[in-house]
Formats: sequence, structure tokens, C-alpha cells
Amino acid sequence: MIQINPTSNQPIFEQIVSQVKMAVLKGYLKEGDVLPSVRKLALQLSVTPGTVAKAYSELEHQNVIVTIRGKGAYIAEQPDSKPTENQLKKGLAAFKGICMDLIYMGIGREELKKEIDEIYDGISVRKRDERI
Amino acid sequence: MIQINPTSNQPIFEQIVSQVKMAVLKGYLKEGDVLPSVRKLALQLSVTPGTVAKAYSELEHQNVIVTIRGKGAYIAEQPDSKPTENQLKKGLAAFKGICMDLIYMGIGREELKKEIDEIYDGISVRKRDERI
Amino acid sequence: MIQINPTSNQPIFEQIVSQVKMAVLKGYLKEGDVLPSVRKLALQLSVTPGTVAKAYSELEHQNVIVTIRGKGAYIAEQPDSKPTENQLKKGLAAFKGICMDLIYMGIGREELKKEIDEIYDGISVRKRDERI
Amino acid sequence: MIQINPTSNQPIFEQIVSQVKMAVLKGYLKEGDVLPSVRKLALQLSVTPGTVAKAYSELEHQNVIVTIRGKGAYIAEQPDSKPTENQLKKGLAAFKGICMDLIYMGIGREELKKEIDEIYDGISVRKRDERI
DNA sequence: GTGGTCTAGACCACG
DNA sequence: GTGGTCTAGACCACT
Repeated sequence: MIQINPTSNQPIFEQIVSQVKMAVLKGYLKEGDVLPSVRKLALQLSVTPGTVAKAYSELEHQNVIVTIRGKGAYIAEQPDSKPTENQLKKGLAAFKGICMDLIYMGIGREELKKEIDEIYDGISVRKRDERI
Repeated sequence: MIQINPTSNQPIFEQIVSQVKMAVLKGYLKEGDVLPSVRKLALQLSVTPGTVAKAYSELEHQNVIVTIRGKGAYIAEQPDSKPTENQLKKGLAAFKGICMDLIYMGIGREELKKEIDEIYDGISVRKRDERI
Repeated sequence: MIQINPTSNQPIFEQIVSQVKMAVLKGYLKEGDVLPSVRKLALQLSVTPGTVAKAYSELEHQNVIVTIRGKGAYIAEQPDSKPTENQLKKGLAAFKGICMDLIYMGIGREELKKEIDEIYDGISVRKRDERI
Repeated sequence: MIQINPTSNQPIFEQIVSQVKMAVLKGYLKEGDVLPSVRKLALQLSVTPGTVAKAYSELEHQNVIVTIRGKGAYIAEQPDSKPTENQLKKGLAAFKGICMDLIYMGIGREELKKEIDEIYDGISVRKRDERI
């Protein structure tokens, strides 16, 4: 299910992290579901096990999964996420940055909003859709 | 009035690139305006000239500025940029990625759109706002 | 088999860029082939790694190679390149300039054309030979 | 008559050199014709006198003009040019390089030859057109 | 191991 | 004065 692009400037382990989180958001993975083993996923993606391990470690750090020694990695109970003030700030800064770049390339306001709609429409979540 | 954050994970030279592009978009810098010299900006930001030079070089690659040996760097005539298919694809992929992350942190659809509006409203440029 | 001439007025990093592009045109390097690592090539050419890195970076800008962090640099899929209007104009201007110089030295029209034939005949690529 | 492009990567003084040589080749300037004074040309081109002086110095070095102290610069008697073996080699190398670049951009063999024809057709010279 | 970034210097060509 | 190139190192993140 997971697909990576080794030529992206985004690190591979981050791509894995993103895709797992996306799968959760889209409802493909639910609490308690088991992830493929590090070795299996590494083989499947043609990357070294270390890379996958790093991704899983990061996912555990972000409370997306829990790993149980000798058993595997499972989707964790999804907390009503409490983004660190800091994380959110960094995230928004990055968001603004990439937006600026896209605008500089000539992308229009509505075009950008359409992208956002598409992303949200692909999500099945019980994540609060509004927060204001 | 460029400011950098040396502790950011974003490379310094990219921060400079972003800020110059932003300044152009916001109308603070117009065609023909001269940028501070490599050495002066380096001193001001407390980085080595090489770092600033790299940023300027990247800006020239992106047709944001033109540099004239022995004279300085100037804001270029802004072409009605024709982003490479490739660049645009990468840009949108990055956009989706960061959006996913923000959504995972709990950011709402309207909140994200509001951010976009704010960004666009801060821009003074006759960049085409619509393109569909 | 890259060779540089440190006494040339052409920058070293540009010599590397040219030679890699030439190798691709001649078919010595094909899509997916791996380039020597920055450090190895630097050692081999007796230059600093930074110089080679700059060359590779430029090659990536020109879509000749793709670099994968932590892995290496590979010959990219060669797009049926669509040179920027700008690039092409600059290129042709440079071409005219050097031609003028050669003519001033006494080179004949047919001699110049013979050179071009020789260059093209040394190329193995399915680059479109005609375009008018 | 002379026009320069300050944003070119070709140094301005070289542009002047090239254009004077071109004017000679095209017959616009003949043996004995006087060139504008350094100051006058500098003013006309909006460059510093030093730049023009450097160009004239280079032109004298190449036996294109002779400068007479207190009188001015004149087109020299055009010798049946004896290009240094070295100069010619460098020139041809540069030629090949720029050709490679153009080919890499997708320029066709005939297109290139057409360019050469156009250049030669613009020339009025009694320079030997063949030399083989 | 890989490439990417950065420092602290140097020298050069250009204007 | 300007930018461009290069050296000789260092540290970092990624695979």
C-alpha cells in the first residue's frame, strides 16, 4: 500500500511516516491494526531496514503507533491530538513557505483552496474538521 | 530587512531565498532594485559570504534576480513564470504533504483556507490570482 | 573517466558538468547509471569535494542527474528537454560569439560545419537530430 | 552602433571587443577608421571608462586596432591572421563545448549549420573563406 | 557509506 | 567595490 519516491527531496523515512498517517486519516488503518514488520516493509519498498525502523520509531514518537517488542507495531489509540504549540508553529511556517513558492510559480488562490478541498474530501476521519 | 533563524531546520541559504521571493511578492522589492552585496548581507546576518552567495545563485537560477559581476544583484524582470511541469509537481506534492501533517495535528479545512487568504491578501503583486 | 584541466579559464565545476553531459550524449552514461561519489571523484581529480558537489548540484538543476541523499547520484531519465526560451537565447548568443571569434581567426565556413558534423557523428543518442 | 547587454555572463569589455571585431568583419569598419574615444564610448554605453579602456587594450593586443597617444584608436591593417596554435585550440574547444550544450538542449545539426550560414552571409570579408 | 550545508579563509576577474 | 571560484576543513541527516 505504501509507495515511496526515492528521488524526492523528502527523506524516505518521512515519506513512510506521512503515508502511515495518511492511511490512518483515510481510514485504511484503524486502531489495533498491525503494520508490516520492519524487514517485510523494507523488502517491499527496496530500502534498508534501518530506514523503516527509523520511520516506525518516529511514528511511535508521534503516538501514531505502539510497538511491542517481539510482536510488532500496531496503530495506537488516536488521541484527540494535542499538537505542541511549537510543532504547530513550525508546521504553519512551513505551510506558508511552500504556499509562497507555489504562488511564485503562478498558482491561484482558488486553485490552492481546491487542492485543500480535495485532500479533505479524501479523508474519512472523526478528526474534528473545525477548530477555529 | 532579511532575518534568518539559524536554529531552523531549513537551511540558511533557503531562508534567504524565501525571504527575497516573499519581498518581491509583497512588493517590497521591485524590478531593478538592488540587493545588499553578498558581503554586507553576510555580515548583517552573521553568516559567511559563501552562504549568501549560494542563496543569490539559487535566486538567479530561479530568475528572481540577475547578478552582474562587479556590480551587484538586481531584482529581475518578473517573467509570467512558466513553472516546469516538474517543479510544479514537486511543489504540489510538498504542499499535500505539509497539509496532511497539519490536518493530522487537528487543523480544520476552513482554518487552512483562512491561512491561504491571509497569505494572498498580503501580496501586492499582479500575479495572476486565478488560473484554473 | 572525467578529466579536468585546472589551468583552463573554464571553472572546474563547469568542466565536470560539461563532461558528464557529453558522456550522456555519447552514450557512455545511460539512465540509471551511478556517478562516482562526490568524495571519490574529488580525490580522483585532486579537487575539494565542494567543487564536485557544486558540479553535481548544477547537473541536478539541469535535470541531467538525480541525487539521492545517502545513496548517490544517478543519470536521470532524459526528458525530451524543453529548454527555457531564455536558456536557448543565451546559448545561441554564446554560439554566435564564439563563431565570430573563430571566423576572425580565419576559420572557414565549411571547416566549421565539418566540426559540427564530427560532433554529431560522435553522438549515439536518440536526441532529435532535426527540428527546424 | 555598439550595443551591450550588462546581464550577460560575457564580460562587458569582451562584448565590446567582439562587436568591434564583428564590425570589421562585416565591413562597417575599415582600415584607418577611427573609433570613438574611450570617454565617449563609455558615456554612450553607460559603463565606466576603465571598461572601455580594457576593451581597447585587448583589441590592440589582438592587432585589431592601433592606438596613437593623444590621437585616438584606429582600425589596424588586417593581417592575414595567424592564429596562435594555442588560441585556435582553445577556440575550438570552446566551440565544441557550446555546441554540446546546444545539442543537449535539443538543437538539430541542420539548425546549427543554418546558424553558421547566417553568420557567414552577414560578412563582407576578404578573409579567406576556405582553409581546410 | 552517501550528499548537503556551513565556516573561514583565499584569489581572481570585472567595473 | 562587486560577484565567482576554490580550498580545507567540519558537522549533519539519510541510507
